Amino acid sequence: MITMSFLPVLRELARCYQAFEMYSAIHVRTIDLTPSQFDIVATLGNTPGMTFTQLGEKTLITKGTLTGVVDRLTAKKLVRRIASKHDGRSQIVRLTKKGEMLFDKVFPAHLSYMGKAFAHFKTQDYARVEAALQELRNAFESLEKQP
Amino acid sequence: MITMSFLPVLRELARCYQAFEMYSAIHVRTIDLTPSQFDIVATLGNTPGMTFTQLGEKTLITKGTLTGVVDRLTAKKLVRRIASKHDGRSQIVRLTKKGEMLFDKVFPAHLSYMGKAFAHFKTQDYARVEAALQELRNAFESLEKQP
DNA sequence: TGACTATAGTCCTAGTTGAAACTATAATTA
DNA sequence: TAATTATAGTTTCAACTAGGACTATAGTCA
Repeated sequence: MITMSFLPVLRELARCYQAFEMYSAIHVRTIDLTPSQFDIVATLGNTPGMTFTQLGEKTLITKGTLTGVVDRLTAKKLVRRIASKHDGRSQIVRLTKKGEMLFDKVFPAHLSYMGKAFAHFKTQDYARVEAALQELRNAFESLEKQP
Repeated sequence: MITMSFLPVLRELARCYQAFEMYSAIHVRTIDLTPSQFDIVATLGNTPGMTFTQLGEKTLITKGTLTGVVDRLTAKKLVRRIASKHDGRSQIVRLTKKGEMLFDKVFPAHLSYMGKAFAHFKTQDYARVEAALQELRNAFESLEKQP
């Protein structure tokens, strides 16, 4: 017989993530961006741009998806692709002036909105929750993945 | 100036959830089901079936999505819709014989696969991680949602 | 140098996603 | 009872999703 003691943890992880996504999306929708699009704009803000690979690592969006998201942000004139000087295969994705203006306007508002959820968190609360999440993530990542 | 102390927690939550999804999907793919489809089969296993609404609450899949997922499981002859006797609007989704056989075969294997990730977890580890997740979820859910 | 091998993005596909509009049935209330 | 309101699923839509095949360029090594 298998224990299954971990099932409540997994259920709670899914619910927690879902609650975060829902809460965040309520604000993001008001700026006429999808969560993924906002994620890209937020990641590129205050940077000289980055490659698709770097963007994917930061945002956890896979390359195939990224092409489409960047396409739609390009259509909105919020980002543009610049060919890399060092690597003929690479493209730099960078905020346009319009994208920077949007970032400057919207990112602080989003931080403030998200911060409301943590109003009663103290320094050690952040540390405790973060440690628990790291412990859990480590459980999944530290195995050779054999189905 | 906004603190932003919560950003590492949010990043870690996203990474943790992603790691869980990836790890789980490696096994689920081997049974020729998508993660959502597996979720439905796992939820219906050892039950007399449930309505779309109940299924959606358990699996966190919204009703619009659920219609499509159940359609594809029906095409695979793993579930079927049964009109509710009590409510003319309701449908009961239930595993077929084939669906039950699949459940009996793959669910224990999936539990065993997932359990490997928790090999070194002790009783109090589950409790600690679950409590941290609940605390975090509560932060998002306990607010009136005003963008 | 030439032949592998790896990496960067794009394209393609089947499927999932949430929101909103829609249909049908149920419950409420005037 | 009739009108109103709520609920259960379906449909539609634009977008996201992962995976894998594909093209082009880079790096390696014989």
